[in-house]
Amino acid sequence: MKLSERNKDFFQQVYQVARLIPKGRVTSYGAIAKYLGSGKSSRMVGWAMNAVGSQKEYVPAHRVVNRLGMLTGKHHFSDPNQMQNLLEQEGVVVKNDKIQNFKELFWDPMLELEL
DNA sequence: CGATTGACGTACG
DNA sequence: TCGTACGCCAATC
Repeated sequence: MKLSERNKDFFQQVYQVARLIPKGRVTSYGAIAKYLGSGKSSRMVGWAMNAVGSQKEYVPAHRVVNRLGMLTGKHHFSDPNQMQNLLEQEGVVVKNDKIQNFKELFWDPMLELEL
């Protein structure tokens, strides 16, 4: 089985995957959506991230960016600078709200979690 | 209850 | 190659 409980809500699955992202690595909304089976529902992944505040467990939303590696959702954090700051703490180079070397840092749940 | 929006991505011109 | 349109589905107005 891929995840502990894939019967749960779409949002829960998103959070699950987000927490599985290794330190210093990042992924995209589309990748998560695709992994969950709805490749075109990437918007829902973003929507789920908007609700991370409602979750009990902390979700490293800063490791989730769009497929361009841009920190599009940084503005939704407590502080816009927090997202970049957290990434830099993990060794990710962020420049102009964009992740450098994104291709190498990209963490694909479909590949890493195996399907 | 209908219309609009949204932390995205792909398709098409 | 760049710009625009549409899909996706839930939440908010």
